[in-house]
Amino acid sequence: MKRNSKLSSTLHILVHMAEAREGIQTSEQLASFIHTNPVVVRRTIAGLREAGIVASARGHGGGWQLARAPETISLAEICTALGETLLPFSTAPESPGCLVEQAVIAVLDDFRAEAERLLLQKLARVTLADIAADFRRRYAALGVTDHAV
Amino acid sequence: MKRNSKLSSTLHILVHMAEAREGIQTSEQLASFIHTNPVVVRRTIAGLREAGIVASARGHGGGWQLARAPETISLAEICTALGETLLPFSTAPESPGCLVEQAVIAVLDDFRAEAERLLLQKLARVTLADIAADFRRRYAALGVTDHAV
DNA sequence: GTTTCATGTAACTTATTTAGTTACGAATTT
DNA sequence: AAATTCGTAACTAAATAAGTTACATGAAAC
Repeated sequence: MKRNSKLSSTLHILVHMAEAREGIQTSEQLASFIHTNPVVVRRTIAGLREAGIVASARGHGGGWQLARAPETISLAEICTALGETLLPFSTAPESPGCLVEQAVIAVLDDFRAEAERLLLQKLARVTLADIAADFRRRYAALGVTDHAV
Repeated sequence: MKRNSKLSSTLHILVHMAEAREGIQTSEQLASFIHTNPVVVRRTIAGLREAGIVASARGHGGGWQLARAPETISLAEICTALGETLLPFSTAPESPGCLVEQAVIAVLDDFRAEAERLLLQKLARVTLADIAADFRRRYAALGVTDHAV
């Protein structure tokens, strides 16, 4: 898993979970989808469990599955549960007392608040089911192509 | 300059430039505002020069200044000139051939395109002059407070 | 025209961050 | 009881970005 691909990797895993026939998959199976190891997966999606997006079970036969229907899981919820902002630009003071810096921070903090609201609003309109449907379209298209050739 | 503070540090410098009486300031002076060194400053704002936001002059008496009135310099332009996206989440393929990944990338790329448009639209409405005006308000307020106390 | 000063930029070093790994306890099924 | 899987802490390794050094280029001062 590369540097800024936490979101895309998580979605990758979640769509595989949405499409999984078996239902439960181990963190090792999930890890193989994104070419990493099980601990990284468990750590990455721990927040999704706390948010009630996925459910995990320990012990023999344990593993992970979606906690609800993919139609009810929006990307906004996933982003929030991952605990990583989409807009990582910093506004931490580095020159306490500098009024110029304070003015800069004020405008950027305002921007961030409004921007995050807008972005989450957009992401709230896309669900895991939407991505899964697109996957199926691609799969079907590929199948047809194969038959045609 | 900390990890994700390229934007805030650059704005910090630019507002100082907008407020500078002398006009020209050396990269060493600019660097002192953000507690770093001149090479980092020159490297960071090189893109702003190419974009015609600031102008630099070499040699004795050389240095940096705004290339235009701060009223005409929007944060959108600055962000673009910095050459760093506000939304650094990755959508690079890591499992070529995986249709699930392709569906994920498609939705995220669409989102990014629309989101960046929205964000730049918001930032286009804020200029360096706006931040400078806020700085002056803060400065005046502090002055009054000091007198009052 | 030589000295001084400042930028422009490449190459290298250091620091920071994050992914990856190891290890092991807790929980659950067979 | 044995096997399996998660949960998590602690550590290691790799990647990234800032910081630094070095020096060529260009411009003003003398």
